[in-house]
Amino acid sequence: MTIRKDDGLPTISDVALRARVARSTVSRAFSRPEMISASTVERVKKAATALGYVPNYAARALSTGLHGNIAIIVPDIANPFFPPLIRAVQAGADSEGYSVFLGDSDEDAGRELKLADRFANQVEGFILASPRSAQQNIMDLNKRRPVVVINRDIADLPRVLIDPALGVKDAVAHLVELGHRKMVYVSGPAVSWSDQQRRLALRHAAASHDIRIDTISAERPTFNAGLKVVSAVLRSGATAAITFDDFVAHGLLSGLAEHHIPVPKKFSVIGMDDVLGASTFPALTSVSGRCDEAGRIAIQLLIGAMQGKSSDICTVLRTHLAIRATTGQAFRRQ
Amino acid sequence: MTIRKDDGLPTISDVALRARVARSTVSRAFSRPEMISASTVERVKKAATALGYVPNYAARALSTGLHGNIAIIVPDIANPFFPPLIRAVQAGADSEGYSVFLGDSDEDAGRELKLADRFANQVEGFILASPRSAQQNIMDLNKRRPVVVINRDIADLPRVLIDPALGVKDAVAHLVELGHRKMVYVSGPAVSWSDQQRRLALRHAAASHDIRIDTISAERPTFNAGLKVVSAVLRSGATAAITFDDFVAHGLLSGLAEHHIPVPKKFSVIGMDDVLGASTFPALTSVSGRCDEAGRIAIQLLIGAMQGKSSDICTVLRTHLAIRATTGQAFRRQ
DNA sequence: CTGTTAGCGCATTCAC
DNA sequence: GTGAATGCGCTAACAG
Repeated sequence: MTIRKDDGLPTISDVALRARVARSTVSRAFSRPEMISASTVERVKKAATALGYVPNYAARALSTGLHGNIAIIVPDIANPFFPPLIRAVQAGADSEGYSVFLGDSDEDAGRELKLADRFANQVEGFILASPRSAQQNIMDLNKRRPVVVINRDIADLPRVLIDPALGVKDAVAHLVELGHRKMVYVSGPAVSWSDQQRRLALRHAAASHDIRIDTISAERPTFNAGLKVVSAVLRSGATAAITFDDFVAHGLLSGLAEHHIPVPKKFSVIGMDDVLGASTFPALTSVSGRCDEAGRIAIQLLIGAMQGKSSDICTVLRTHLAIRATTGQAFRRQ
Repeated sequence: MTIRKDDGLPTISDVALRARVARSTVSRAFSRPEMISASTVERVKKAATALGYVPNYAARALSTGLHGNIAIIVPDIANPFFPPLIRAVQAGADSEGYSVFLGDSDEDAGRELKLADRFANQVEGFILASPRSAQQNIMDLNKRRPVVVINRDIADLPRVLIDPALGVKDAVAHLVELGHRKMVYVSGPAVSWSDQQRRLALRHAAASHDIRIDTISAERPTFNAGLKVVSAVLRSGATAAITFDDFVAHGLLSGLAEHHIPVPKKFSVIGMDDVLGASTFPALTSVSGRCDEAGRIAIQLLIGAMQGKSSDICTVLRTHLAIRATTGQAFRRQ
């Protein structure tokens, strides 16, 4: 009848036996030491360490409903935008005693939801970074566990948004100041909230300078997509391009080099997210996103939400333009 | 007396009630459907989906000892070497139905062990990537749960090692062929297994070409460390450098540029890990490491170990030299 | 201050 | 083929 797991880990009963107290006393010695005498606490703790006992969080969770776990789901771990964010989340969670589940949705909404379902009954809350799921599904999830979203503007949910507006405004101003009047935006996936924000910011910035910025669509936000789009960019007659992210910019840079078009002498390029740092050549001017801070704030918001704090906090992070070497005076064709 | 969690999630009892069967029947309908009649299975499943029931893994684990979770611990998520590895692990785990905990030890052995303890009773196994802990501690952990290590050669443990030998050999041969006779190794952290392997491989390669390769120590494996080491590298009289990783190489490249030393005309540089791809200028020749495959294999090994398979499998991954644009004919000083 | 008891959600004997 | 009872490790409520 006995169900044997026998994983070798000592249980609360072992400790109780050794310390000659009831199991509940051991429990209290750990979770509410102030409720029992100091001497008993000490005796229990000594027995515990002697046995190498560590509380079983999964079992504890069964009666308390508190697992001490949270989950973060991202579309692609390998996208350099996310690791610093994940790192910040993990660090914040850790310092509050939470362990973190990591899910990679592989850019797929369905997988995202499946992961969430899988995690749901072992976590206290979720962080969804750039979620691909339908808004309704995310709100449903939020009914079960607190959810914090990053880079998705869902009302009634705590969220942190990296707003490209400021950086984009500076980017356009910077280009205009350098004499550029005709520029293009090389877009990313149209479904992405980020891309929409970037288009919007661009439109505003363009309007305020009384210029037009056309959009050229890169299929995917990758180096190769940037490479492919070169001829379209050149055909547009623009003297500068702003791209969806640094990868597209990098691809564009390479394509330009292949076409023997010197940057920034004859063409200027500005990336976004600033994940390539100064490693491109020429060093890429980029709209800097501070994804690590997004993670830091997200985990704070989640901890707040898990403690029942108010739930419609929207933190927006500003971006700025990191000017490096891919932007220069507009080239005037004869 | 009733302990109420009330997290809204339907339990097996709710399903049983709705399907008008016993709870055990519901359980069987999910875990061993062949034991009960097809019609009952269907009725139960219908009730389950109607209620939105998902089995509670944590509760299941309490009786089976099987959590369906694994943990991966890395020294630094933000180091580009790890995300592809983590991604591969997560994908492999996911396809086998496992969820993954992610721990970041922040390069600290103590934190690594604390994380492992914390995870121990909610996971079936561990993947330790480039672990910093003492060997004994890792072996102790392995007594409790199967452990697979990456880039650490611990006998009796399943492990996957990225062996730089081949790539390094090719790197040295490549440089020798280009006329280089004097080269230096810019090392990384001496405690690191990887650095030791790289030194060793270098020594062998040097011996076979009858040349000497001196070591210059970069404090940390970063861009700045690479930058700082430039004058020491130049003073050495070498015409080429091989570095601990791509970041150091990138720093070195920048430092060289500052000193107006053209690469590869007057100096050649080879990085390692190949995480910067072709984004540097000139595009960095590097010893390519295939960290994603390390992750893929590690999760396979772990799944094997969790199923009680043999436990001293050592997979070594070969590296190769990715020749790009930072290596050229040796410059002869007059 | 501490021991006793019951139950968290589930899988598993054992009967029927 | 299915239902009833028991226990996984732990905490909460209740006595004492």
